[in-house]
Amino acid sequence: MKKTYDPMLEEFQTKTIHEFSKTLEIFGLAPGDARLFTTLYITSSPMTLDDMSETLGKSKTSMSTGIRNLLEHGLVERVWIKGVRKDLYQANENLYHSFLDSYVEKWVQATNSHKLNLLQIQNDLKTNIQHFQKENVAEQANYLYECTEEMKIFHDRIADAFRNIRNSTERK
Amino acid sequence: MKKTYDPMLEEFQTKTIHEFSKTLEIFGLAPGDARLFTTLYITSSPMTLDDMSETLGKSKTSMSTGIRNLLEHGLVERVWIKGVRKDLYQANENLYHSFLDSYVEKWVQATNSHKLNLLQIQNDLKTNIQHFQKENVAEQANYLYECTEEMKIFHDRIADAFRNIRNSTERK
DNA sequence: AACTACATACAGTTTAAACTGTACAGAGAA
DNA sequence: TTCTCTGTACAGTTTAAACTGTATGTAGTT
Repeated sequence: MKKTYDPMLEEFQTKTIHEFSKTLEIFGLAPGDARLFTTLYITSSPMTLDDMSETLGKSKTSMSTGIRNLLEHGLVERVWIKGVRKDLYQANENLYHSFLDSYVEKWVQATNSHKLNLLQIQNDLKTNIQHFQKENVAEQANYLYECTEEMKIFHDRIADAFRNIRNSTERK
Repeated sequence: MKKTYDPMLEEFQTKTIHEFSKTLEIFGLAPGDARLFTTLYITSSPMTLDDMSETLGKSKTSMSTGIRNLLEHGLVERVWIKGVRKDLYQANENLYHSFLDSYVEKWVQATNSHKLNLLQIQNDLKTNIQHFQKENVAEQANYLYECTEEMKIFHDRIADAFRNIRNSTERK
């Protein structure tokens, strides 16, 4: 890696990092993690925790936890270079794939799990219908049930949309 | 509106609110705002700030700011009822539409604006190419340019995906 | 085995967000 | 106009998140 530095180039890099991080934050990535990821992304060679610490001006501990987050999301990978003792990390190859794989998958799973919980609630509501009638709240109970029904539909449509994104990714 | 209350029904309502709020949080809605919205959603009649305050056990001020957020997102609407002095609010009719309209639109706009900024950076990079050569950082500058190019592609694909969601909404 | 270099667990600190109560401005009613 | 009621601005407080420095366990080196 070249060790040459130019203030103007650095300015451009900072701007780029800032700009792209904003996009990643839309996906729910924490601002700090987004900056870390983008930094790795625009750096041509793998970085050590100390490199990142220096570049971002934050503690090594921050880098360690940040990297762990990114690893869990599958956005970053650990790299081995013969003779180098420190851990090396780099951003995953295909930006689009790794990102959508990570987030879309997470969303699909989340919506599914929430939908199952709603189903459970609906079942429990049905089971207790005589209780509600006795307590004279059958009308409200019924309204709640209708609401959960609409929520289920909402989940379905969201899940569909997410799956579409995922599938359109695979045809590449 | 019936004034009858039943602990068990209330339990179910709380559970439902909790569950659906989690889904809304995926979209970046703050946890408090998500709970507020869902509360409005499962309540059959419009609510005043005091109603919400009592139901959620938070201050009226919180409700006021929360409602403003939801209004800005187009998730909630103000309702007039003759003879009632207090402001009344209710969740928007079509859950799916109002939610996607709000968030997908926001995302599309955000990605577009970020992409324009990237274009600007690319232009500036090109303009200063002779400077980079003089400073012996042409290689890094070039690498940065390639990165921004990939970022642009990323933006395009994301924007496509969002537009698909939006369009599939409209055919309904 | 002893030594060195590294990543991370942990506790303490700083920073930012969420929330509350009071106080005020504006709309209606009298 | 005066009085009352309602929403919100603001300042202060509480709560949670982000971050840091030190300490420790572990793996590689001699």
